[in-house]
Amino acid sequence: MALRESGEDYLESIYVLSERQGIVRSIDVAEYLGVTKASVSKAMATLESNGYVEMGKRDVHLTECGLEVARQMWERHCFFVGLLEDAGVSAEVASQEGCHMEHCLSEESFEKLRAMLGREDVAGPTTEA
Amino acid sequence: MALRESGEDYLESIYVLSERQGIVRSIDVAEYLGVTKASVSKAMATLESNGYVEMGKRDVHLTECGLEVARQMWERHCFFVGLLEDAGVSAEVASQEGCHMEHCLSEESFEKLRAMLGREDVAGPTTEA
DNA sequence: ACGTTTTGTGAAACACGGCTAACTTTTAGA
DNA sequence: TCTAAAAGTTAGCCGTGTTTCACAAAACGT
Repeated sequence: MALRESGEDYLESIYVLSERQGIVRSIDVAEYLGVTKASVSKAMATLESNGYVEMGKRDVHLTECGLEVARQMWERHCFFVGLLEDAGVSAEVASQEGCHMEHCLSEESFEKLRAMLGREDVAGPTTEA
Repeated sequence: MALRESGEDYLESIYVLSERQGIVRSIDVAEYLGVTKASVSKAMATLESNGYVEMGKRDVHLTECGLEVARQMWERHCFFVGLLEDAGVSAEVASQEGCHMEHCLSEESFEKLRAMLGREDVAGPTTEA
C-alpha cells in the first residue's frame, strides 16, 4: 500500500544486497543508493510500519510482501537495462535510466510489454554491479 | 534550466492544448492535468522566470525554448503510448503510464531506443484525447 | 452598467524525501 | 577491557509540488 518510487528503490536494494552478501545493514543500503544513513533510517521506519521490512538489531530484511515487490522491481530493472543496452546505451547510463523506468508501469502493462518485445529472462541480482 | 518532471508536463500540456484550441489559459492546463489552478499559477511563475513560457493578460504561451521541450516530450509520449498500445495495453492506461515513461530517458537514449524499436512517427497532438 | 460567474493570484499548510548535525549504541582493535 | 571507530537514530531544516481558502480581477449576460 502507498509504496512510492523511493520505497521501491529501497526494497530493491535490500533484495540485491541480500543476494549478494546475506545480511544487509542500513549502511549498506545507504552506500548502494548513495543516500545518507539518516535517510535510510527514516525510510526503513516507514517501510517497517507498512509491513515491507523487518528490522533486527543490526540488520534489515524483507517480509514476504516486501520480497515480492523487490523481486518485481529487480526483474523490471533488468528488463529495461537490457533493452537499453541492446539499443546501444552504455551500461552505466542504462542502469541509471532503467532505475526510473521500472517504476512507471503497472504489473499488467509490464507483462504485456515484455511479451511483445519477447526478451529472455535475465540472470539474478548477483550479476549486476 | 533545472526542468523537473512536473515542469515538463506543464509545457507538454500547453503545447497539446494550443494545437487543439489555439489560446491556452491557466484553467485549461489545470483541467487537462487534473491539478488546481493555484498549482498552475505557481508553476507558470516558475516556468516564466526560467524562460519557458510567457504569460499574457489571460493566456499562456510557450517560448521557443519551451516549445522545443514540449515537442520533445510529446514525441516521447506518443512513442511510449503507441508502444504500450501495440503491446495490448488499453489506450487510457497507456496514456497514463506513458506520461511517466516519457521523463525517464535522456535524449540520446531515447533516440537509440526508438531507432532499435523502429517505430514510425506518429501524428500530431490533435489526435490524442 | 451592474452584478454574477469565471479565472487568476497569494498566503499558509502539508506530504515527501532528501540533508546535516548531534547524539546513542554497537562493534571491534590494542 | 576500554576506548575509538562505525553504525543507527532523532531532530530540525530545505526544496518541490501539491492543496485549500480567501481574495482580486476580468468576462459576460441581461
